[in-house]
Amino acid sequence: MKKRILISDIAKALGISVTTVSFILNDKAKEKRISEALTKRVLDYVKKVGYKPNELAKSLRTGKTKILGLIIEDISNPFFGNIARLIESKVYEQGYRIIYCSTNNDVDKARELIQMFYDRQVDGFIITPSDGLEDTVKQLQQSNIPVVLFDRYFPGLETDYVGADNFQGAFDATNHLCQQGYKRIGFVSLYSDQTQMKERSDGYLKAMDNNKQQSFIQKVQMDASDEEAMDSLKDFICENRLDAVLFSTNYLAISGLKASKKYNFVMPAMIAFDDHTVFKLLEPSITVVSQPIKEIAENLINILLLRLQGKIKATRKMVLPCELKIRESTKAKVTL
Amino acid sequence: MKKRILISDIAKALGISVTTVSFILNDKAKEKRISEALTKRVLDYVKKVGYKPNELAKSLRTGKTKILGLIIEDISNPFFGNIARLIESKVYEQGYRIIYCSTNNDVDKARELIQMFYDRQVDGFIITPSDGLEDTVKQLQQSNIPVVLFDRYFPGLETDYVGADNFQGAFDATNHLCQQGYKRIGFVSLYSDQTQMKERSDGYLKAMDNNKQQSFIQKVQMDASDEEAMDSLKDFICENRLDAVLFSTNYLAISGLKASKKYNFVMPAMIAFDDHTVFKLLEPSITVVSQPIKEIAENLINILLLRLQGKIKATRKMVLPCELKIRESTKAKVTL
DNA sequence: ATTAGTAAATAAAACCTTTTAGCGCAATTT
DNA sequence: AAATTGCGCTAAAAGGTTTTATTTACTAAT
Repeated sequence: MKKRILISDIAKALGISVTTVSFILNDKAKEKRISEALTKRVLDYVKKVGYKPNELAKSLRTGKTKILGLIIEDISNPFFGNIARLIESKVYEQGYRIIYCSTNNDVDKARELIQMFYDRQVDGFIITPSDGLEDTVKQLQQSNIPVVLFDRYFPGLETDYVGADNFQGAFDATNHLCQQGYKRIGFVSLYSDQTQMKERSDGYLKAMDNNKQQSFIQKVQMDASDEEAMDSLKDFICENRLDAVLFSTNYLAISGLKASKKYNFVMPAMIAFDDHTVFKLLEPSITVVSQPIKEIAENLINILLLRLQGKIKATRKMVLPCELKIRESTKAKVTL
Repeated sequence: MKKRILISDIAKALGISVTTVSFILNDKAKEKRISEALTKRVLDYVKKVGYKPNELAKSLRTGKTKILGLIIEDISNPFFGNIARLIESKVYEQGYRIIYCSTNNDVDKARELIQMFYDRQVDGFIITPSDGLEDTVKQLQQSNIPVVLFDRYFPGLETDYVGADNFQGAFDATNHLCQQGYKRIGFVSLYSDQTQMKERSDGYLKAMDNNKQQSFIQKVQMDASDEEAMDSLKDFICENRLDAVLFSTNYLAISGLKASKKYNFVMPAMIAFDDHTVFKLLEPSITVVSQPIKEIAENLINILLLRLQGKIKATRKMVLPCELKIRESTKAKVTL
């Protein structure tokens, strides 16, 4: 186990100063008018001995860590897991690393995590904010550290944001159900003030209004157990004799499907928000409102990188279209 | 945006030296015989002004970053995603953070990632090693940096390791299929030398031998597209007129299920390695060999933490039992 | 009266970079 | 002749800790 080689070792070996080596290594040779001959000599030597600067010392001096903080709702949910994977590989190419944590929608944990990441001097944040995190995000902004929100945002706060067009997605899905001839269409949501939920709910309501239909809405507690969710969904669907349901998240839809299996009732026509392996495979396969995961990840990173480079001033809000993937669960209703 | 408060600010404010403050903050007050009165005075002041040491400077001086590197096959696969989530919340309690990357089984990417994490001086590694990563892991060991492997290991290398009892899991699963009366039982694996695959294959073969049955084995290319996998699985199952299949990973099983849907053939009795939401919900639900995810995560962290504290010398290999979760896909065969 | 020992605190080195400010010299301008 | 500019490079400061070696001011023992 050899000792790590330092920039001073290089300077000594070549009989020049540390400063010169540093300038050359940081692509400032031209700017600092270092002769080409010396530049080449240094570069060659550095390559030969395989010198790598100490990132910690570098970070301490520059204040930049090249680490981004990813604060996500739940890494084990495929929607977030997939976004995380895409984000990770994108920033990787730019020399950034990701340090992440799941909040499970617990605002206190989120606050603590952000504080810790801040203390570690991450260069920027990507956050799916839980209810009540507005103040913390505001503080970050005031500390001049780049933050991009995704999936949801705070209406009262000017922030960068990337998300799907939840209103239109829910609107289209609901319209599709109406067109297929369903008459008693329910909507399942969460007790939460998060914007994406509000938008989906509004999309559903608007479509129901347009079609002059009565609306049925059931909310589930965010911290409800699987059992509790299943129970309330069973009651909602059966007691209202719904012939179609729009679920506002993939895991709510999965709870619904589990309920139908457990309590042995026939799941009516249904649509889920966010695609999932399970939806493609079930018999019948499930129609979904699919968020453009790849585009969301790309835009998140683009905006964050631009901001890190100080290339944008005004906040950017990107709303990307969803896609309604029509499958077997919403075939036209046969009226008896 | 106020300036960050430093340890020297505290020393100055209290009219004492930086050293004393540092000793007190690092719980060395007793050891260094700092008077209790002063200790309390410093602690109170620190709390009052909310001083937090600069982690970078600390890391630079101590060589410890309190960051662990997690090199995982694919964060968007629920098996790995769940382990990642558990690991993350466990180490969080100990003041460590996780920095992660997915390798997608690409050994070059894995090597590069490990190098980068090493350059960033992570304190330890948790790795699901891809084929060919043996040298790199060996180098890490020689650099005296703690490494714990999981899911698979290298037979020729003494390393800490945590994994499931793949042999027994596959053996039990195969036996179960035999007992249910199936006669043409296939096994689907990957072209890979990874130990977990070999062990599962051995378990299958041993059980087939014990039951005096002919074995059918199909391997899929690791980098095969979904389409290619589906095609070869269809051929394997149909042409051999299999009446049961054991899939060595959850995603192979999912490809099989997709194939049966796409090509419209009846999936025979089946068992998958690693549970997945989809397996519980399908009709019929799928029997699985379930790995003890929670125990794996806990043991990974325990071993890594012990090693970081220098409390263990000998390498530890933990093999944890799998659970065969019997569902509808393997009900007793009805002979015509 | 000197030495030894101890309690309580500290100055300075070490960790390894980046960056500011400037040096010595030759060539050019005033 | 004196002042300015350009060139190629560098000394030293700065970034904020931890830790080693040392100091100071006592008390107790020889």
